Amino acid sequence: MVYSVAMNRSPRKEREWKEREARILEVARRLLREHGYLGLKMDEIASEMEYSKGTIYQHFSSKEDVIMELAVQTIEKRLELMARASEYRGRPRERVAALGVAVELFVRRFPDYFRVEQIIRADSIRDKTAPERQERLISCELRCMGIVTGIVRDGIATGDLTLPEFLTPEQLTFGMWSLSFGGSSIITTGHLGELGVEKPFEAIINNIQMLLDGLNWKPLSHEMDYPKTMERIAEELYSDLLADVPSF
Amino acid sequence: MVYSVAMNRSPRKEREWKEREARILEVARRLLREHGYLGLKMDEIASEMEYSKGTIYQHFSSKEDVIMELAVQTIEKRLELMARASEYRGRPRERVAALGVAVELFVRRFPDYFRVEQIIRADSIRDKTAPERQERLISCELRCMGIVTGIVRDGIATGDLTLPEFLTPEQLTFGMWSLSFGGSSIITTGHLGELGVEKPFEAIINNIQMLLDGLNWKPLSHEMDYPKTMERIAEELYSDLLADVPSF
DNA sequence: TCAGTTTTTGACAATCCGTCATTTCCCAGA
DNA sequence: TCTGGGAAATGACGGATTGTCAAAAACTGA
Repeated sequence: MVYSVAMNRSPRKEREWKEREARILEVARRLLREHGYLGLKMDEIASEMEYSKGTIYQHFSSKEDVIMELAVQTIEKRLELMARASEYRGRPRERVAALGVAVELFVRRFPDYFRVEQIIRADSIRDKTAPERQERLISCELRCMGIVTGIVRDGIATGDLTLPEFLTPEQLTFGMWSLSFGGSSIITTGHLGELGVEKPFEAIINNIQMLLDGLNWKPLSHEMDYPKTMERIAEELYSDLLADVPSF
Repeated sequence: MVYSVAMNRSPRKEREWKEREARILEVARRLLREHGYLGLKMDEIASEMEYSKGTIYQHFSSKEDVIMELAVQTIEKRLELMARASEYRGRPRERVAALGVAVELFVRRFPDYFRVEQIIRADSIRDKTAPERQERLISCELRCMGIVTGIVRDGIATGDLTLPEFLTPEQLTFGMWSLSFGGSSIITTGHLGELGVEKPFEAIINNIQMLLDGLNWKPLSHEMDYPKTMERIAEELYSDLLADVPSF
């Protein structure tokens, strides 16, 4: 982005500007999904939009900058789903289950979003992007962590959970995050069938359940029908997304 | 690689060929570490080696092919560390702990190796590489999984572990793999300090311990001093690597 | 209508990948 | 030591893509 901040634009221009930026990202995401990172070309974005390349470069300083903004959108999208989950009324561990639904739904319903997150995390694209975007990304990640850590603390507060002294709430959050992110990564890029892993999404959920059982977070998984709970949560909170997810 | 297979070379030539290939990969890895995926240039590899680019292309068909071979080396290296761990004499869960040591050591001692693995997993580089290399990669991954799954089955066989009907040995392996891979990914590319996560490597280990506790895998974490065990394992099996790992 | 300003454009320089005709090197045999 | 043919190395080149910028077009308010 060259100097959009310093410019004075009429409201109409401003709106058009934002609309175009949205369309750029829309097209970029589709191309990224179809052709991957290496196959994403600025010229192609431009021609698909029927604009010239120079115009794209008024919005974003580089190809990596486009990807970075897509990543910000990604985390914001997930944040939105997680926020819904965190407001579910139930015992803290049920709300963790709701988070599980949110994250799984996110990966399955928006695979191209998730893909962007992986790309960002794999290579040092960050350096080539506007610092303002980097800060937005970190801020989003902070809020994501905050939601989970908040629920963990709730669990502690209500007495359902007592963490051992060697594990902080942040570290437990980090554990669930790792399991979820790592699992999704392996799923979306691997050949898990050949490795003998069936139903990998269920596996992620169940591993998290076992982890929480290990921490003795009440109610334990055998004291409550969590699969049922999660089905209910999915219908209750995310019915708008469910139709588009295969076999959910 | 153009036609190296069909050629008939003298033993000396053959040796030189292999040595050069090793040097290519060595240089490539260093450049990858220093400049990232985008900053890795075939011309630079060539000039650093004091060879011409064409020669590099006699060994590898594309830049992605170089990366792919680095990835194969990566998994082979980890496989080697894991194989050592799997031969540790002790109860199955202790051997899982040994695996934990292996994997953590791997990520910390060879961060650039791990980085390659991430790159491979993030983007569709695979398509542009020699199928023979892809098969070697999958074969290595299979053996890695096999080692872990084998220990899980040992645990079941000895009666230390009884898996719930909703979790197969492969799924548990997948869970630990996810936790470890995801955690390492987030560590090596994130800014975890700002997110309030202290000692992330310990956190990974502890989360896995809680997971195994949740499955009631004997001896439970409070029935045995696993940290001590792991220290012993590190000294016993990996003393050759320990010196180079900061704060281990 | 018109001059001044903003926005858009696409030609262009720069960079890098992968190819291949040419040159250089190697070695066996005379 | 010389020589000829095949193997290996070279680097100029074509093609593709990124990012820039001077010029053209579009817009604005008077």
